Amino acid sequence: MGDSIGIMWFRRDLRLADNPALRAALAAHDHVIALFVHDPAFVGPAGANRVAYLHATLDALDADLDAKLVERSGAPEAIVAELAAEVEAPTVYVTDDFGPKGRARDLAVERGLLAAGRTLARIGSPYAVAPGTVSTQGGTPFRVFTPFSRAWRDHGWDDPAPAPPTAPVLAGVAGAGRPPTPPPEASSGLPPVGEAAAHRAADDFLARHVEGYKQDRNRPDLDVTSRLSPHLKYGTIHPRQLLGRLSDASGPSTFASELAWRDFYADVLFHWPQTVRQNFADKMDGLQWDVGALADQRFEAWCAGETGYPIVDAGMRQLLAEGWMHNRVRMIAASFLVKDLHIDWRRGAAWFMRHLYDGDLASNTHGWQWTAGTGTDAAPFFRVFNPTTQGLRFDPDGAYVRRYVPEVGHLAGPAAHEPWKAAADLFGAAVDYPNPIVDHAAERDEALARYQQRETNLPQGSGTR
DNA sequence: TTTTGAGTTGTTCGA
DNA sequence: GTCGAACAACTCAAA
Repeated sequence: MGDSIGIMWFRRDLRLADNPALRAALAAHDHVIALFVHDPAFVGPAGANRVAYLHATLDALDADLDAKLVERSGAPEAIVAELAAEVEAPTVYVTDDFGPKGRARDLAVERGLLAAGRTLARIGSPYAVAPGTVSTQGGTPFRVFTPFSRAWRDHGWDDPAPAPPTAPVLAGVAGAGRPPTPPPEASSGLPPVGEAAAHRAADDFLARHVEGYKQDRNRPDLDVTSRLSPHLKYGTIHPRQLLGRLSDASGPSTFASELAWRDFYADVLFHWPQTVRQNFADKMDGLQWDVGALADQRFEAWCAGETGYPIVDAGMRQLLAEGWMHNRVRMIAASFLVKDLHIDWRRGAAWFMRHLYDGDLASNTHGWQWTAGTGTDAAPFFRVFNPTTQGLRFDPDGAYVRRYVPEVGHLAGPAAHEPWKAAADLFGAAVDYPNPIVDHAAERDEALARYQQRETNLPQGSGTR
C-alpha cells in the first residue's frame, strides 16, 4: 500500500454503502480523495430541478464524508488529470457510466490519464446487471423485455456490501467550488435527498406499500409508490440494495420487474445510443407529426396543463409543481401528446427531462418511444389511451384531479373527470377551465390512420433495422 | 433453417 | 351492465 493516494471520482453513485468503486479505492490506497466534477456539458441539459437536487445530494454526501468532498468545475478531461497529477494518484476509480455522453467523456479522460501513466478503473455500475452483460443465445442484445428479464434474473447480482466501517480516510484537497445552485422550478421544493433519506424511503416503502404494489401502483390518488426514482438516478441507493429484500410475492416481484425495466432500457440505450433521437423501430420513421403554429399552441397547452382533459392536466401540473409525476399519469399524458395531439415524442421527452427530478435518459427516452409505438414494444399499434377512461379507472373518486386542477374542485367524485358534462352555469362553474382542446374519439381515429399510412411516407430503400 | 409462441401498462363493439 | 372478441401484421427469441 505504501503512501499511495487514490481518487474516487463520484458521478451517479453518490453513496458510501455498497459502492464497489469506493471500496476498491479504499482497499488499495492509504488515502482516498473524493472528487465530484461539475461538467458544463452535463449541467446544461439537466434543468434547474435536477441541478438543485444534485447539489443538495452532494451536500449530503459531503456531510457523510466529514466535509471532505472535493468539488471542481470544468471539463473532466482537464480536471481529473490535473488533480491526479497534483496528488500523484496512480489510479482514478469510477462506477462505470453507460450513457452515450458518459462513455465518450470517460474515454477522453482515460486517454489523458494513460498518457501520464495513470489508469481509470471502472468498477461496478448503477444497475443490478450492467448494460451489455446479458444477450440472446444468438449473442445479440435483447429487443424485447420479457426474454431480457428472464436472462436478467438468471444472471443475478451480488449481495450488497455494507458501508465502510468508519468514515474513509480522506486527504483534503482544495476544491474550486461548484457553479451556482439554481432555485428549483418546482414550487414544492426538493424531495428528500441523500443516502440516509434513500434508505428511509426504501424502508418505508417495503414496510407499508410493496405488498399491495401490483394493484395500487396504478393509483395516482394514493401515495404508495416507492419515490425511489431520484435516489436511483443519483445512486444514493443501488438496485442491489433493494432486490435482496424483495420476496417472490406478487407485489415485491412486480417492483423487482420495474427495476428490471430500468436495466433493460439502459441496455437498449447502450446498444443503440442513437435512439436518444431516432426511432428504435425505423419502420415508424414515416409517421407524420404535426408541426407549425397550431401544433405549437397545443404543445404549450399540454405543457401548462390546459388541455381540458383533467387527468392529463393534473399530471402536467404535478410535473411543474413537484418535478415528479405518477407513472400511470406519465403514460396517459404522453399518449395524449403523441396520439391525440400528434406531436413528436421527442418534444414531450425533452419537456419531461427538463422538469423531472428523476429524469433518466434511458428510461425517459424509451418510455416515450414505447408510448409513441416507435420503441421496443412490438405490441399492438392500436393501443391508444382514452384519457377519460383511464382517469375513471385509476382515479376513481377524482381525488387526484381535484388536487391539481382546482377548476374541477366543485365536481364531486368521478364527475371531476368529465367537466364538460356538467351544466355550464352551475355555480358559474368551470369558467376558467378549457373545454377539451381536441376530441379524443376523432383524434384516436386520426392516430390509427396515420399509423396505417406511415409506410407510404417512408423514403425509398428504408427497411427494418 | 424453419417453426412456433408470444409480445407491460388498451379500447371498442356487439352479443 | 358484463364479457369476450376483434383490432394488423410483424418481429423477436428460442426450440
